[in-house]
Amino acid sequence: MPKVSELHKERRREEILAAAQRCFAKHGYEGATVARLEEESGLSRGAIFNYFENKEALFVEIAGRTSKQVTDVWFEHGLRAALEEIVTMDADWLSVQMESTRRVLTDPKFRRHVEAKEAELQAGSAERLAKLRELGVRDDVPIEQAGIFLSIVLNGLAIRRTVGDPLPDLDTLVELVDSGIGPRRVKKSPPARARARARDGRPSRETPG
Amino acid sequence: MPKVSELHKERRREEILAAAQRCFAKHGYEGATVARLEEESGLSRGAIFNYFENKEALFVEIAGRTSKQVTDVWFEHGLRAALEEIVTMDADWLSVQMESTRRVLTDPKFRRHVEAKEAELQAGSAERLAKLRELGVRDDVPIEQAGIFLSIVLNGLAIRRTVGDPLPDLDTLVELVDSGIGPRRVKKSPPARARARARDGRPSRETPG
Amino acid sequence: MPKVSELHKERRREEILAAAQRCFAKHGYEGATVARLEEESGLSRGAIFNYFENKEALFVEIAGRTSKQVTDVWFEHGLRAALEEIVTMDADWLSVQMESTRRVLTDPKFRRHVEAKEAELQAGSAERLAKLRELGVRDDVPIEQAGIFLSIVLNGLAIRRTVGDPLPDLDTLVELVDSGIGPRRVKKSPPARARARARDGRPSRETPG
Amino acid sequence: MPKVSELHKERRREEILAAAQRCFAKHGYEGATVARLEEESGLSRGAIFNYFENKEALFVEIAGRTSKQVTDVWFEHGLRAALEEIVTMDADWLSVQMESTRRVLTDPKFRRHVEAKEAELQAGSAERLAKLRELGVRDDVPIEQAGIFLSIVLNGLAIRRTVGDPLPDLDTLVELVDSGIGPRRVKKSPPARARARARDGRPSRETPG
DNA sequence: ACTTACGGGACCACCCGTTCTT
DNA sequence: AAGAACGGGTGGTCCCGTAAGT
Repeated sequence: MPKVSELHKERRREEILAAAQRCFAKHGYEGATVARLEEESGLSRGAIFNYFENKEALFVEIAGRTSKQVTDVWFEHGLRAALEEIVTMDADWLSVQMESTRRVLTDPKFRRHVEAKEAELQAGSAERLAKLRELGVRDDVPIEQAGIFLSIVLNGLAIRRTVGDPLPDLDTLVELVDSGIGPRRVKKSPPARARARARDGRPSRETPG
Repeated sequence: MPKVSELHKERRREEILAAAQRCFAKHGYEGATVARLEEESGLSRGAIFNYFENKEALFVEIAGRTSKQVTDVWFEHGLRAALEEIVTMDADWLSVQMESTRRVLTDPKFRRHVEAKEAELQAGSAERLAKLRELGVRDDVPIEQAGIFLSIVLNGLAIRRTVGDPLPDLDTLVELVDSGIGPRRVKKSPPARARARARDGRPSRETPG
Repeated sequence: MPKVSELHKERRREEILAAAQRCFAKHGYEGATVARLEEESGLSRGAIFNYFENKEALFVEIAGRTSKQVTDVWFEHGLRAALEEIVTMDADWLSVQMESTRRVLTDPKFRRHVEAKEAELQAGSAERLAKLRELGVRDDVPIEQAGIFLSIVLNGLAIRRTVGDPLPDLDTLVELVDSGIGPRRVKKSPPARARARARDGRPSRETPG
Repeated sequence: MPKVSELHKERRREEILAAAQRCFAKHGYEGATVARLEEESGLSRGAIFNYFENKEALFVEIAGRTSKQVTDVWFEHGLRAALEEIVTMDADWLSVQMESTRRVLTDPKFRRHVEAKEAELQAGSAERLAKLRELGVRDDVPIEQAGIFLSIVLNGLAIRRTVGDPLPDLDTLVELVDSGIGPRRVKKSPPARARARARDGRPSRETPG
């Protein structure tokens, strides 16, 4: 007979995870000492290590539980939504993602851990590309290249957000991704672009010559 | 009268820096213990700390001496060259850059150090934007937004390179940055022109209706 | 709810302090390495630094908690009692006092620390001098000078004790402090009176022509 | 054929010793790092360790060459002169003496070193006591006790000087040592005391009732 | 004679995880 | 279940002394 309810236990776990996420975001993995985890969570070692085997496990859970989030949004709701997601989402989350990628590079143990998890989550880049084509991507270029380009933009925006640099106006960003940064010379076919914009939920806007 | 020639000293310094760079890239800042720095450089503490006050100073020098490199290339030789730089440059270098940005986020002391250095190196984002306009960026959109967009792409590509994901074809990437991923509606031989543009990184372009 | 009782904690603290005092006395501040503190106390770093922030704090506490002890005895119970205190007290204590004065001289940080503490403990050298006058000190000499003389004797005796030189007979010492070492010119049974005086540390005395 | 004269060598040695003495006085033995010795002397390791085997040897030489100085003055020129010596002598010297006694207590190797040297210098405490009696010390008290008393005063004054506490007026101090701090009740025999004072070179002074 | 690079030992502080207690 | 004491490993830094070189 447990002293506390299952619910309480689950809550504690989440509390700890949330506090740890803030810590990892603020101080980095190594900087997030157990003392700081205690402080941030208001709990003590005994509590923390009761729910998680060690600091590593805590980090793995945090890094893993949200890893695919952005690309999911992208494929389900389009580029605009994905960019919005990045801009509005919890900054801590992004920091932890960055911390995670760094640790993948430097810590072999952690890398193995993540790779195992990745494998099971991957499954189906083919569908993703198909989806991409559906979304109206130009077809004079290999579709994978377009995918890479978009993921580059996503990553780049995420980094920008993480480091605190000024963020772009999303409407403009979508416009640029959509039709490039090359100089405007021709005034034709605004409707087509307008359609594209509308698709991403952007308020219609006119491109002056 | 020093014991060894000035040349030898300079060489040693560079040896140590190179070894440290490899270490920081491989293990991260915290993971690059002094023991590993010794091992990687084949020198002893006494030697290393004869040239650098402490580990921090070693890192700062490495991070600082290359920090502005890519954007410089960008502004001097155009986007294409900058992307090429990212794709072909030493992978360790990119890792250290990433490590550096992470430390800026988490280590307040390091942040202050970097910010101080940035301040003196900044001087003139105005010129940069002017340069950007010269390079033929579309003017129906705020020029800063275009700048942000490009730096997003640069960052995104760097991350991609760092984490080892498959890299895009540069010609195609430039084409996409230049004219967007929106669906093609004009049938005028874009591939040929795209190739030409990609080759010299020139942004001149006609946007079809 | 602490793991152990308050009593246990207090005991541990005292154990550590006692062990540290022995260490500091035996090896000096720098010689009292943490390894030796561990060895002497039978505890580990974890234990020791759980009770004290660092080695410095440990030393400050030891030095501080007994610093005013002798002069207090002096003013409350007279010279004889103070001398007795010095002669009979724990030799380690004296060594630590000496170590402390030395560190005040050489370590600026420690000096500041001590001076701050002194300031709050001082409060009233005037009263002390008044007390001194009460105790029956000769008044043909500035009272401060008498105070200085007595503290010189105290310090000198302490040093003698510390370095292990043969100690004086206290009765005789009191007699000498009281009536000086100048040649006796009066034949009135001074020994008897001297003995009586020495016994209660009373300064009353007749100076024969 | 030496490059430099014997004189030069000797000078260098003395320079180093003087600088080291300042260092040891200012920072203590452990605090006087070789780097500081270099700085203070303006010479480099190579030079210093060319003249002295190691830091220890340097300290031993400094501590040893002046150790008996004060008591010599005392026996040759009397108490007053000895006290004066202490008050006016180089403060660094006193600090080093203190440092030396401390190291005798804590460093077994150093203790052995010093003890060996002491042995050869001791020789003849008997004569010293005889001398003391000659100087006119009261004889109703064991002469050794008087000797101890005086050395206590000497030590105490030295400590006082070392730590920077306000020093006593020497005339008064001699008077107190000579005739004690007990209250004045009798107005007799100033001539006798005056003689004693004169012996120490003190300006004659009257003791009021 | 003197400088400087360098080797390598040691110390304090920190930190993670365990154990004991409540 | 949770809190705190505690063990013990390790990291960066400092520092002494040596040796290579001028």
